[in-house]
Amino acid sequence: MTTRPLRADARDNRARILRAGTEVFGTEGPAASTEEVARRAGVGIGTVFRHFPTKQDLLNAVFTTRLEQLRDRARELAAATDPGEAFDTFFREVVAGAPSKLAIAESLTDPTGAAEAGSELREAFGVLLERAQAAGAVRRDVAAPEVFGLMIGISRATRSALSEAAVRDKALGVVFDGLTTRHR
Amino acid sequence: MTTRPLRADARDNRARILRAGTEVFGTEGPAASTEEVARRAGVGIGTVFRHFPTKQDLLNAVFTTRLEQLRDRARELAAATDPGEAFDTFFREVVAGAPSKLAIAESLTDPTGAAEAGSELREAFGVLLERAQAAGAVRRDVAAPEVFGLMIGISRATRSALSEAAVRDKALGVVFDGLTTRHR
Amino acid sequence: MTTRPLRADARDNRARILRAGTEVFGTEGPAASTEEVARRAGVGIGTVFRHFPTKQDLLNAVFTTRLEQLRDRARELAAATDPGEAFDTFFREVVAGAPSKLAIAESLTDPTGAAEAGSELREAFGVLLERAQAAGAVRRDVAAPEVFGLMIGISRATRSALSEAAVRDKALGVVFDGLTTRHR
Amino acid sequence: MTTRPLRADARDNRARILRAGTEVFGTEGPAASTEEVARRAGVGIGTVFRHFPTKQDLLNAVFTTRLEQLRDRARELAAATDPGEAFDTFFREVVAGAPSKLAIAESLTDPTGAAEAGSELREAFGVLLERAQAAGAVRRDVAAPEVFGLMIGISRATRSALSEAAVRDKALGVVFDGLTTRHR
DNA sequence: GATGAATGAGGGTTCATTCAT
DNA sequence: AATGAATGAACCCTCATTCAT
Repeated sequence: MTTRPLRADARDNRARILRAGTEVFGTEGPAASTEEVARRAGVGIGTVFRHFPTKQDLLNAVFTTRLEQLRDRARELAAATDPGEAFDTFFREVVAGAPSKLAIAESLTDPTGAAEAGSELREAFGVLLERAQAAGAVRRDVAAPEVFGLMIGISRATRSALSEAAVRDKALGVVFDGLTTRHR
Repeated sequence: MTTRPLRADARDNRARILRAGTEVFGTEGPAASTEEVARRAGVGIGTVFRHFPTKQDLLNAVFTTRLEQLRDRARELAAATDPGEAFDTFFREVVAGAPSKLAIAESLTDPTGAAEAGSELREAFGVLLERAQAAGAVRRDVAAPEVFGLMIGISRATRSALSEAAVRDKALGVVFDGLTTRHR
Repeated sequence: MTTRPLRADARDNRARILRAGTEVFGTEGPAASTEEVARRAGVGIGTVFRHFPTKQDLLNAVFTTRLEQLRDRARELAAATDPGEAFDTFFREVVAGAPSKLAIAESLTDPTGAAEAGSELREAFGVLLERAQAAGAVRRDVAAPEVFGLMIGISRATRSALSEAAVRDKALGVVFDGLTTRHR
Repeated sequence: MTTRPLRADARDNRARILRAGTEVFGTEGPAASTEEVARRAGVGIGTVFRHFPTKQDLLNAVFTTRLEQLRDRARELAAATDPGEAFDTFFREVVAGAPSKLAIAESLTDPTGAAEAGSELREAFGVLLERAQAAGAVRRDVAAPEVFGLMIGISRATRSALSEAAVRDKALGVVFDGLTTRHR
């Protein structure tokens, strides 16, 4: 079942490259070689460059895609779930996904190319936060930037100091407690 | 006949290289070139490699040095300051120093070299934490690993999502609130 | 049912590619990409390679076409104009057209392809020269090869040292003086 | 007697690279690969780039060197020889050296980087010309640019239409006749 | 011990050429 | 026949590492 590269599916290849890029850059960081991405995607190096004329373009695409997924997930949760739970779930999911997407977490604030998707994500996150505040699940005197920053920070530590799930959960507990209204 | 003894010279060079490495890798990240470190240290590239046979060795040494400094600072604060304040001060100092220093941590692939300094730091940090808990400044049901992880995480985000001092302070406030005994 | 016969289509494409090649290689030199030629011709890259299996083949064809045009022009002038004027006109036209065309000549590594067109051009040029000599407009003790060589040389310098029209004209003047019978 | 690369002689290597560059670019044109130059110079590719950080830098250095040699030769001839003979000799030597330095001839007017050496050469050439004019060996109504242009043009044709020495000499004869005072 | 020149593997990128549709 | 996506060799350039002085 080794699918051979079929012509009509340049789109297919693009998706494969994007997927491979997500894996490779996610685990090895942006310094990983484009050739490795090509290998993992099962295409020639030329094909990668045909779809993404520059390594930076590929990185941007990978990051943008990730940001868009998160944005969509945030919107989805905002539309359908209890405000407090939605916020909590999103925060935890981002952190949980970080280990395999470290480099991506790094880019969550990188303005390079991913600007639009980034601000859309922040906006969607802001909505999630406000709803949680309105519902009394999060105290009112915190704003999105610092909460977002905490989410990113914990995500980043996910590879080192917070690599163990149990420890990570306790750290999250501390932050959530700090975000709770009942506090003080 | 005022030629200095060679030994001293070499020790001097080692220190200069380490200092230069801290600056260069701290600000430009681990991808910075070893040549740049040599330049900044005012020595030849050969000298750098004589002292640190591998770039990774240099990176480890730089990181280890940083860990040792932090360990020393933790011990110093534990010896001389009010428990709550000591903990708070240390936590904030680490985060504050991160933008120009901790990028280095990101590069530690083989932590072996830094292992000892790392555990000594964690130990000293543990003391700081326990003292703060004993003094009632930090709630008792948290352990060192998660608190240390939060400190690292926030430090890591210091370059991106938490690059603004005001935002960073608010994020710290949330965490400290979460760490407070009075909570819940 | 107004679909044109395929043959005509193909012939058309061949001509368009040749035209595009003349433009592109003429102005950008032989290092220009084949893809650029395809773009300018409004066809796919595959079509270019179907007509000219190799970039070198395309280059040869473009160059050959140019030689044939010059050959035709030489014959035309020989048939209809005053011998001295015909020679003079041809020489000047070749030089004048060089900046946008003759860069192509520089790329002919394998002249085989253009050999026939080349010798026909030289022959027609020889006729032009002999007629001018018979009419007393050019001295008798020069032969076609050196005169042809001068024409090529001046054409070649047309991109650099003789890029200004005024300077070029003066240089031509010197050569024409040198070719004049009255000389010495 | 294969001289091994000795340390003190980075200068030696530089010279070797320059020599190799002159050969390679002279015969194959500026599109030749830097790797080929390294091979011909007997050094690693890194060494070439250490001495000339960019291929363009190497090209400039090669061209500049050639221009300087010609400038020096022009000055030497202007200082020591009969004006008419000096002019004639220089002109012929440039043309004679062209076949192995074609690409270099191309740069005789290329402003890229070689600007200063180029204008010095033109100046020295101007002196040669003026002296020849003052001595009555060259007519007074021609200026340096067109004469220089003719020299370049003939040099350029040296690879193709004027590749045979005998033909080349005849072409030179025509030009010199055209440059002669006694004319007209 | 220090120096910095030399090395060459590796990385990003281009482009002639092939081939499935 | 035409198309254009895919391919990979080749190119320029960087940088960790070695080694002659």
